[in-house]
Amino acid sequence: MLDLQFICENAELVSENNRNRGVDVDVARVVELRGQRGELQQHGDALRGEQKTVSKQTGQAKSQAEREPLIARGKELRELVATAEEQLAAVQCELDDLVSQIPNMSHPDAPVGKIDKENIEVRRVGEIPVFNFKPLDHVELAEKHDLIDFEGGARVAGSGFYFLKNEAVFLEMALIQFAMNKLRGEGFTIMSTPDLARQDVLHGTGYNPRGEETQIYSIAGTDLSLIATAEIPLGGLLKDQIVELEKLPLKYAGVSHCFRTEAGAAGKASRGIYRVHQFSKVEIFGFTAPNLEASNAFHAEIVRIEEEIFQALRIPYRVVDTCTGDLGGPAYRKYDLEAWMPGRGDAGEFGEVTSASNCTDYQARRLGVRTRIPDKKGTQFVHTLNGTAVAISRALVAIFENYQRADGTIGIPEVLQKWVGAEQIG
RNA sequence: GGAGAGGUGGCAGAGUGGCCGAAUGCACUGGUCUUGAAAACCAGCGUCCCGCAAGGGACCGGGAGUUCGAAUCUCCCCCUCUCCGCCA
Repeated sequence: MLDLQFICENAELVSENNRNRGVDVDVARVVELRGQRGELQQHGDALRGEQKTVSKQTGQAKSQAEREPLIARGKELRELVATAEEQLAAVQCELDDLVSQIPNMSHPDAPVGKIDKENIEVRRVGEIPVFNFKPLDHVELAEKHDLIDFEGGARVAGSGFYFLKNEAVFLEMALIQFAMNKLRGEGFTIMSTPDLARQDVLHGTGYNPRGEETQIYSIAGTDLSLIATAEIPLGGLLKDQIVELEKLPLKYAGVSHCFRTEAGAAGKASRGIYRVHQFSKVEIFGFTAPNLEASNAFHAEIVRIEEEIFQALRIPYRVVDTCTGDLGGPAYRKYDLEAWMPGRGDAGEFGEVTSASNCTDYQARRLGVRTRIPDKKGTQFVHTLNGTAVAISRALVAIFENYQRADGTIGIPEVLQKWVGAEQIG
C-alpha cells in the first residue's frame, strides 16, 4: 500500500507508474474520496465532540428537569453520529479498495515493459553444459532413477502433487541444510515457519486469498490459508510492532512448505515438478531501516547470496532485472535468477529459480511494522525485502538436468554430498 | 475438545457506568544537585486519524449491542495461562 498523502500529492506520477505496471486505477477518484473522507471525518468529530460534552453535562446535572433535555439531545446525537459513521465507512471502504490496487512505485532504473520477455538480462554466470548425447529432461531422469512418483501424488492429492523418493528426498534435505547453513553464516536468524497464516497476514504481505485468480488455498470454516511462501509468515512475524532502529536490519531465513493453486496457469502447464501445487523452499526475508540506502544495500546482499548458492551448486544461471509490468504489486525492484535447464524447450532454456524483491515500505505500511527515527516525530514504516534462497522443486530440476552424464548417472553437487551421503545417483 | 483464570500505555499493574487516555511503580528523556557518577528531587514521556495551524477526534485484545454516556454491563470471536482429555 502506498501512502495516501503521497498518492494525492503525486497523482500524475502514480498514474504513470500504474500505466507502466499495467494496472488501471482511477487515481483522480482516490483524490476525490480523500477530500470527502476529510469532510466526513471532521463532521463526525464535531458531532462526537458535542456528544461528549452533552453526556458530561448529563452526569453533572443536578435535577431531573435539567437532565431531560440533555438526554433528548444525546439521543439525537447518537443517531447523527451513527449516520455520519456509516457515510464515512462507505467512503473509506471504496478508498481502501482503490488504494490497495495501486502497486508500489518503481525503481527509476527498473526496465519499463509489460511482460517477462521485456526483462533485462544483467549477467550470465557459469558454463552451459555441452552434452555429447541427447540430454533427458528431469521427468525422464526421475523416472529412470525412481526419484519422483507423480502417479502416487495424483492418486493422493491430484494432479500437481508428487512424492519425492530415494535420493531426491535426501537432496531436498541437503539443499535446505546447505542454504540454512550458508544463511546462518551470513548472520541470518534461521526459522522454520507456520505453513498456515491468517487472512490479515496474507493481506498485509500483499496476497489476496479471495480473488478470482488467487494462488492461495484457504481452509474452509477458518480464516486461515496455506502459505504460498515463507515470505508470508516472516512478514507477519512483526505485524503491528514498533522495532527499535538499532535492531535493524533484521535478517531472517525461513524454511516452509509452499502451496499454490496455480489458478489460471492451465495454459502454461509444464512437465514434471517445475510448476506444482506444493514444494519446500528456503526464503530470505529482511526488515531494514526506512531509507533506500539501507534497503537497496540489503537487496544487493540478497542477490549476492542467491548467486553464491547457485555458484556453489555449479549451476549456470543468469540474473534478470524484472520489468515494471512483471513486478507484481509490492515490489519496487526485483531481480530473478534463472537457472539453465537443459531439458526445457527444444535445446534447453533458462527457468526462474529465485527472485529478490525490495518492497520498500509498501508491505510494512499494510503490516504496521514501524520504527522510530530520532528527531522525526511519530513512527516510520520500515522497508521489507524478500528473496528465494532455494526453491527445492526448481533446484531439483536444474540439478538433475545439468548433472546428467553419458552413462546415465546423475552427479550430486559436491557441496551437497555430505548430506546426501553419495556422489552420484545410479 | 472440556473446565477455570486472564488480555489495560515500553514493561509491571490499579481501575465494576460520568470526575479515566487512564493511578502507581519501573524503564526512558531533560533539568537541579555533584569534581564525576550514583542517590534524591523537579519536569517530560503512547499510537493513529482529520487540519496550514490553533485545535478536534479515535484507540483499554477484535467486533456487535445496551445507555444521554462504556476500560467498566451483555453477546460473539481471537489470543495467553493452568488443569483434564487426546495426540506426533
